[in-house]
Amino acid sequence: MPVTSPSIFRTTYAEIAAKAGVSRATVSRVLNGDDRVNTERAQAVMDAASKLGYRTNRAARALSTGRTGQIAVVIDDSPSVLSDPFWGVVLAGISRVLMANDIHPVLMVSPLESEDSPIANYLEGGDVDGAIFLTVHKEDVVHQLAQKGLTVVVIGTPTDLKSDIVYVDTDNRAGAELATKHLLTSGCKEVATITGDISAVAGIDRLEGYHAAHLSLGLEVNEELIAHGDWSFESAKTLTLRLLARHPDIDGIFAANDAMALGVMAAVYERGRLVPDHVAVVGFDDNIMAQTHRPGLTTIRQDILGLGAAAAESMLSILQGETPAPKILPTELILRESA
Amino acid sequence: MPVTSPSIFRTTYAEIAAKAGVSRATVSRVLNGDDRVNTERAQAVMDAASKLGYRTNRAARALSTGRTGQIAVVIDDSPSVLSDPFWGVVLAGISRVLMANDIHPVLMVSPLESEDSPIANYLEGGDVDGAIFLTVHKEDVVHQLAQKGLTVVVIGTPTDLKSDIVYVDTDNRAGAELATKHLLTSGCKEVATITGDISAVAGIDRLEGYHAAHLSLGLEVNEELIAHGDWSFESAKTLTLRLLARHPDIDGIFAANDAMALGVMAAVYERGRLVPDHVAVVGFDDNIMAQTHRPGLTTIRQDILGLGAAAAESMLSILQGETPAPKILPTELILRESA
DNA sequence: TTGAAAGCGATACCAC
DNA sequence: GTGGTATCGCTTTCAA
Repeated sequence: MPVTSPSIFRTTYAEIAAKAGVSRATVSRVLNGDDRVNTERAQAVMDAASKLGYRTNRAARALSTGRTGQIAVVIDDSPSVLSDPFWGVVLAGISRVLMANDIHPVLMVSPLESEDSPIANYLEGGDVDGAIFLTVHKEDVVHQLAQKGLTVVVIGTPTDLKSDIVYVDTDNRAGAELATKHLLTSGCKEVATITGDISAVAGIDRLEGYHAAHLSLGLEVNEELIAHGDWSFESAKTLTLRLLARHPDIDGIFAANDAMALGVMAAVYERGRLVPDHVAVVGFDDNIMAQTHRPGLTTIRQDILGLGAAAAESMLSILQGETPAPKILPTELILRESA
Repeated sequence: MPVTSPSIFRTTYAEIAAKAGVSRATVSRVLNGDDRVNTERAQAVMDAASKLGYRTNRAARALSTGRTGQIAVVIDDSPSVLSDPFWGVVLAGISRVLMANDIHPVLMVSPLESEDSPIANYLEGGDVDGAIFLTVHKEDVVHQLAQKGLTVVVIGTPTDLKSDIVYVDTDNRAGAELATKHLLTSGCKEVATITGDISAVAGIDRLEGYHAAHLSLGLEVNEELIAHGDWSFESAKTLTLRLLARHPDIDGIFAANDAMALGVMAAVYERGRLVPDHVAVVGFDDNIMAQTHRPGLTTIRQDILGLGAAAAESMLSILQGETPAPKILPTELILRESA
């Protein structure tokens, strides 16, 4: 299809070379920081380049070097994921690190269902140097891509730890333990939990933290106080209503994320009870909702920006030929009114 | 710097040509849907291509055609912007449309302060076919880029309407009018408003809607009931406390966005008053916070996904050589408990 | 230390 | 209809 041609003006090596009185090869050397070029000529090239407003043509470079200077950032296309403020911040973290290294993130919002989805297809195409996955609904797809030679970094711990996929994650277990301990040591006798999706490692780890807290305090876990949610406000609300009906003596609830914590609070209020007076609530994430809600949500803060940055750094590291270890970022208890 | 070379396997036209017994030119024709190729040979090429798992090399194509098949999506790098769930959804809208047209969004999270910021620099470099701006803190920068030949679409109405920059926006004025009218016609006598940033068109338009509602109902606007916020929870909370102190008879407040509406509610409660019993509150946006807050926030829903999609469509349209008109998307009143 | 020149892979013009 | 080939802009041997 015929289209308007790009009208942005471009300078090429040829022009710089002419102006500086050297060859294109030399221009290339200078502009790529090759030492062994005569200082004066190098200066002449620099001058000419800046005078002509030179900007490198990435397509040409990519064609020549085989590296695109682009990293795909893959995120699942589900409304709940995209409207989660979490991901915007992760993206920012990734972006900052990549941009600082002159690499551009290509966003792929994707169902990524099967291996031959357009995304998987594109990623195999070699038009990016690697891919950072923001959610891992389809871990096998990620594995397959990695096996085909795609450089991959995953945010969130993979289920299959034997695989040598590089990942970064928050210390979910420690965070959850922190949250639960806070409840248990601040007067709560019956602390329930609404878990996240237990098929995800984050869900499992946060549940383990709940157990660990009891254990370390010499307390028994009452399995009946564990309800399995799916990270959503609604699931938590429903489950909490049910929990409170069966166990009216519950006085503390750890929700595995903030959205669910809000659901918990909604349910508590609906039962005519107060937070934190009757039921203390702790969440996980510390997103804006935690701050703007009334009462303020006591929660576990993750370093979300750091998570994105760590993922990007791991990616760069792999591309340099290194083999970075998984990174697990620490968490922090943020005290507000809800517990 | 030495790096590992990309290990993804690539097929080229040469191999397809060999396998299909035709020339590379013919391969190109077939793969680009040129009709005038012998049907059998075309089929042979298709077969060979799929058998060899061919994927087009975008860098090569870009170098040859001058078009990259990439669109930059520029978003301001401020925590408040990035943690706003709004933008994730806009991104999704953009992404869906672009991907459907085999164009990839390159994310640029950017301060974009001055013209020579790395972003502006990159955008001028011609490595994208155009740029969609998600916030317009620096409108002049956008103009300058447009003048240099960059294809630009802006989400949000530009201040300078004389400029012929293509934009898409929500009908802020109508939405605000809807919100204010709802308050005025459901029993409120003294309806205040917390505006957004008045230096932004969205801020102005939503304030105008507030005026328009009064006007159309034959009511006077009391200028003292207008407080100028900055879109943030905190600003709204502070301003509301002040408003309520001076005008205890306020019984309705229209906040120019949801974050501020939550701030308003926080302030109302802090004053020991109830929503909606004493003060009804209406927001604008309908983001998750509106749904998960207690009481649920009555608000104006914008078609956020549609906004992103419209922007992407406008971009595609321009790239086809057309001159799309600005698009203004309708809003909808969502009734919940707060008003 | 420098330049000439051969690619990288796809496109498109020009002949046949 | 089809093939040959120059071309896009940069990188990178290879010689000098």
